[in-house]
Amino acid sequence: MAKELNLKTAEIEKISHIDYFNIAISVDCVIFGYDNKELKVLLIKSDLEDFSGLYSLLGDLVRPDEDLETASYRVLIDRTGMDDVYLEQVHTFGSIGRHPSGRVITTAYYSLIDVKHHKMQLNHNELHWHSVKDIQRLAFDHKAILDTCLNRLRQQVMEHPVVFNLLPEKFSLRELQELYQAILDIDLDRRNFRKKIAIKDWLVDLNEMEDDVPHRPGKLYKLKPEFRKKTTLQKSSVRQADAY
Amino acid sequence: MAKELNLKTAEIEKISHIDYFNIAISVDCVIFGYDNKELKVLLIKSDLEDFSGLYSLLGDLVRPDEDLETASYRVLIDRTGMDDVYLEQVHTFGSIGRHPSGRVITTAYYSLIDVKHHKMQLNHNELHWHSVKDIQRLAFDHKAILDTCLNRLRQQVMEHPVVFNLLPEKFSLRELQELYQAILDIDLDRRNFRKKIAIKDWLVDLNEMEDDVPHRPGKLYKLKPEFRKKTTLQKSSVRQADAY
DNA sequence: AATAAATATGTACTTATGACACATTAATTT
DNA sequence: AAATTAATGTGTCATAAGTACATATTTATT
Repeated sequence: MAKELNLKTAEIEKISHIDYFNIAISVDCVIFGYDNKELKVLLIKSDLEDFSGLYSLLGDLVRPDEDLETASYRVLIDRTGMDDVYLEQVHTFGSIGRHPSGRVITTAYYSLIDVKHHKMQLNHNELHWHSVKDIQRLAFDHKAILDTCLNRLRQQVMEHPVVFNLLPEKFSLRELQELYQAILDIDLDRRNFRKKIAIKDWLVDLNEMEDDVPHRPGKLYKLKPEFRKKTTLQKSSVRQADAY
Repeated sequence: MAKELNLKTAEIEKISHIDYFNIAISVDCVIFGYDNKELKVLLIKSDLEDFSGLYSLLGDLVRPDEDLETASYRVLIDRTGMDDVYLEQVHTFGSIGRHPSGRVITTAYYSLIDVKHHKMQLNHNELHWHSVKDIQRLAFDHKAILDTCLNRLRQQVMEHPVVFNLLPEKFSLRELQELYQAILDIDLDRRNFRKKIAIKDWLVDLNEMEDDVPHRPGKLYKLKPEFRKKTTLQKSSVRQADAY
């Protein structure tokens, strides 16, 4: 290895034009959704020969003139047509051999979107929701990325009011509990779950009832506005997607 | 922005030789130490004109043929002469304007080392330990990186047996408590602290006593070997440092 | 031998967690 | 219209964890 590589960050000058340091950087989004009492993730069929038949996460190269978060937000908008989504950086994967076409380091984000609320036209033929539980293999190291993001989501879930981004604005406590159960892949006691949620004081009782259930309807709640947290991005900083 | 940038990751071919995608990748290490009842961090005086007089974290560019973790491990070995250290990835910082010399995305790691155990020859004149509490400003966005890593360390501390990497192998409960207090920047009740540590069942009573204290000596403990966790790296995968 | 300073330990109170059962409501069936 | 079904909604008790707090003991020092 050449001596001149051994620089401090501070010594780099106009590094972005030195050809030698050519590592590509991408973002990959683990886009979680919730439907039919199952946690879903949005995947695309890999068209890379090495991974024929396998699905992969949605990602793109980071452009030289956009922030990391902007890049992942752009991927989201491109692929789902949705803005105003929850987005959180999780981990950066940089193994040498992780991409067959060359050196690509990728920063993984997970995002939570309400599958039903926006009528999401999926901007690609091969874009589909998959049940997280059923996923065995993915292209590249994307299974590891998915697992890491799922673990992070599970960590967050009982501590922070994030999962509400997977639900419509109004929801019943049953729906909320089913969502927790889907994410954590465990059964929860109804009474203890309600107690826990009540203590957190995240919810407003809307004094409305469900009207689309074939049984006794439950009360509807919504998240208190002060707990709503999506992305820290300004919308204006996200460039509109190029057409596909 | 050129249309051809709008590729899926899967479509990239030999990306590492396309000049256009020139974003540099670095790692920055928040190297924590513990001395004199204070949490310290290893910093270097920035020699970049924009930040004259300011200190910065230790980092380096990632080489095209090394993993991210390998790169940060290399920085550690280069700067401290120590291997077998605890190392954990925290976050990747990729704002456009974060580096004055060009586009550099950096992945931040924190590491924990026992300042006293190895007799660390610091491999640079301008390399010094600083009290974390006293740090007001750093070069680049390094203050934000430090804060993020400190928060992560604080999160980990009560859950996982990581802080033992900051202590010598044998330590008293008083030393351990002082360390927790330094990291969390709060006072802890001695009796409750000991109860909590006892419950975790992390420690082995060595049936030895301190012998260097000017008061009643306390019992010495060490971490149970099964909880020792440093880096997942194989040593052989880390190239030796170039000489300075 | 007395003193000072730290170690070592236990109890009572409060709060959180986990297991568990019954009355109520609304839709559906008879 | 009455009975049935299936869900909602709520409370108690036992156990575990967290918090506040005081006294006896040990060693070094005076």
